[in-house]
Amino acid sequence: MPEGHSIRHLATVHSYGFLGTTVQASSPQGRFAEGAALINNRTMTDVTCKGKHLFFHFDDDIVHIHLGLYGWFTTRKNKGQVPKDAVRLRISNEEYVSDLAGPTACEIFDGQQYAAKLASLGPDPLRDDANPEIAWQKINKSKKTVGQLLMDQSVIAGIGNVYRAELLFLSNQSPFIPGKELPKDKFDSLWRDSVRLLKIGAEDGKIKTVADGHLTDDEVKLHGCSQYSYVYKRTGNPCRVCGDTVQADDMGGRTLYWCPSCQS
DNA sequence: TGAGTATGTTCAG
DNA sequence: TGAACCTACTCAT
Repeated sequence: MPEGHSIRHLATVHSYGFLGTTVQASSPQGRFAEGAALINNRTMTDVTCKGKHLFFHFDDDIVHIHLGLYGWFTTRKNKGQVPKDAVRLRISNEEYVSDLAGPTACEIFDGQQYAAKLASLGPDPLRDDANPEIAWQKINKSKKTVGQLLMDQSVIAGIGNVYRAELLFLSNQSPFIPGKELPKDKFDSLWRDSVRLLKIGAEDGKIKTVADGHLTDDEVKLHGCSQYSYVYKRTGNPCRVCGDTVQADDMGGRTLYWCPSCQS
């Protein structure tokens, strides 16, 4: 479930399991055989991430991973499990094994490529050094809609379709107005919520945006077992706050969910 | 069992 | 703007 929160979660998990240890690397699927050979039997010196991009550092050789739509990691105690054929990269040490399958990107970067990738991304709400003013300057000058801008990784890094829908709902903000017409206090509210919600999501890797008071009785009974949203994928259902019908529209090839009353 | 859908990005036209 | 990449899951048949 790769939005920024899950990448941060994965960085934490891999730091815990592999940082400072010598790792064995292989590519059962074969498409990352050269890269795996390059980092095999070397010490993982750092794990970093920004937005939806994850980096495993082996001194000056850096594995850049982007999960895309389908990619995922399976990380477990190392009991000698046989990897599936689809595993692009397996890293392991004596204690843990982690299998990566289906990523959009799994490649070796040098320091220059790493710096360029970081520079291409907007501020990441999960990073302490994030400067929201950079995002505001871009939004404030843009004719693109707020809904499009929130998904643009060069504006804010780490927000995807779920968080876009939920953040705009929480700020009672229409997705359809141009960025340059977005009031500053609305942007501040969006940024505050993105920091708050992404941090909650990063703690256990799940997206949690709905306050307990807005869940139905049935959902409260199941609380913790499922993921809930205010508007994401709730087309045709009543809004949890006002009761109006949640709508869906196509925006830039992605489905946008919104409440026409709360976000007018 | 097969169609449809999906939390993303890049590239060709 | 649409297709391609790549895999898991849900739902209808």
